[in-house]
Amino acid sequence: MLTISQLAASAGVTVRAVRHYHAKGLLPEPRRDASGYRRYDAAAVVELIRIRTLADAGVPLSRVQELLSADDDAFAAAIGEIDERLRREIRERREARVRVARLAAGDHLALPDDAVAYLRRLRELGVPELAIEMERDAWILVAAQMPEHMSDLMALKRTQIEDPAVVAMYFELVEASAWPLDDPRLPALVDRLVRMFEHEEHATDDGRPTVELTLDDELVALLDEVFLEAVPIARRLLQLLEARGWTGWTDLRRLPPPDR
Amino acid sequence: MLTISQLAASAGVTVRAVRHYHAKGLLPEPRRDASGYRRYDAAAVVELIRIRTLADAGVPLSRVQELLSADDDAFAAAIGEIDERLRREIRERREARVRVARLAAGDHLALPDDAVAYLRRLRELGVPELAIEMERDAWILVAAQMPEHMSDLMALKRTQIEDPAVVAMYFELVEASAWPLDDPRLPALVDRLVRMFEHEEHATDDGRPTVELTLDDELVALLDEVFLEAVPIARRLLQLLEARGWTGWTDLRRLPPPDR
DNA sequence: TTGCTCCTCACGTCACGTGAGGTGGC
DNA sequence: TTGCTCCTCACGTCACGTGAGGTGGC
Repeated sequence: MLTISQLAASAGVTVRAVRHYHAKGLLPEPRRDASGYRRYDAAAVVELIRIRTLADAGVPLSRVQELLSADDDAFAAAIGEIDERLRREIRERREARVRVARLAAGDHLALPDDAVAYLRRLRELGVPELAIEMERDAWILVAAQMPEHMSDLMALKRTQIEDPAVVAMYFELVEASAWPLDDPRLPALVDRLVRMFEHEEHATDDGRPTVELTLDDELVALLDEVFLEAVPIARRLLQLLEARGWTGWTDLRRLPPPDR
Repeated sequence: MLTISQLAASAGVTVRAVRHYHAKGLLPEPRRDASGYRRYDAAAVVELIRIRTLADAGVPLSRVQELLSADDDAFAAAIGEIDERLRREIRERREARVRVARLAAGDHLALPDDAVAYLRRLRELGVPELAIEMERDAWILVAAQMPEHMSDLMALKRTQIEDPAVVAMYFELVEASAWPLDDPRLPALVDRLVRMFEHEEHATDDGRPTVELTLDDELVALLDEVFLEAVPIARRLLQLLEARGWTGWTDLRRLPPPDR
């Protein structure tokens, strides 16, 4: 009664797809006419539409084959799974729309929102763009390696950055980061840093609130490493600090025990 | 700074996918460490997340490559297309959910709603299940070959089926459809049919409203063919009708000009 | 020493798409 | 005769998955 193209059209599929279903054994081969053409009856239309309805719902053809011969209970259970997956795919696409829109808006998808807020605060405080870029790259690396720590770290950093003493030290370091390794101003800077550290120690003794957080060794090592790689002068700075009785880069500000 | 698995994790992809992007030239090969391992910086994280954001939105990798090097205008235009496609895919999945649910409910996806309603009405009128199945298969074939005519045809059929004279004739035919080709009751049935046709002619002359619709020749041929294939006795019936001065199967009821 | 990560081929998968080369009905 | 549909191989596509066989750091 129907030719292969009429059958295909009835389910909105290509002729090739129908032949594919024959080859896979999903749709039985119909009888042929005198010219060797396939001729289909109404049952083939119903079957093809069943196949397409499932395939359009993203069911793999191997699964479709199972389902076509499944009993009603097994079929109903499978329908539940299929519907769940469709809902998930819809959700994923909704999320993809949001992410693509954020990409187009130039948002930093490589950083969590609180890290983006932290960088924006640095910009407000007048930190030079070059330093912000270095910070950004450093935090991208931390986020990549230890995403589970980012939330705590950003809370810490955002509090620290509101402390004028910390900000002052930060600006000194930002300025110095562009210096050559043998810059004559370096020893004086290190002296000022040491005095700041000692002042902070006394402030802590006075009971003034300080931000403190216990960071595990692996995270401390990572933060040190990121700092050392991002700031060319950092390694020389650490040498001079060690000569004055301070060691370690203190994750990104923490005081080490004075080794005197 | 980052190993390949750390980089992959930062974008939620597999290590294999990252290598694939290198092979495709989407993501530049980074430097290697002493062991020949790839080492990535923050820029790689940003790039990989850009790639994944687009790939997750269903953009082919070849297109992603173009977009990564596109200017802002071209990028914005592409984002528009991507968003449109995502919305379409969401719509398609919503429709798939409905169709799968209808499949599970046992609905006849191979027939339009008005055809399903027509078959339900036949069942209400007491037409035997076997005859309904024959009708259903016939209409599935018509829907597959000429879906654009289904709406008009179903409107015609649903009106005809409410005419007692048509229903009476219909029941006679349903009963006869199971008879053997040489059944002795056949000539008497054909006589009754002819008298009905003639009565209908007079009713029409009286100005009684009759349902009429001009059907194109191709559709008439299709409907005849479907009837002849679906009902074994149909061909013999037509021979007997022709002997009594009636020809053609009249799409599915239409009177031919008496050839006398 | 063992387990884990890394490396490079290279073939497999999934659902068809796309010619290649030929035949049949109008 | 021409254009359209049909036929059967059989290779191509897309985005990786999945071993195969081997090396390097803890």
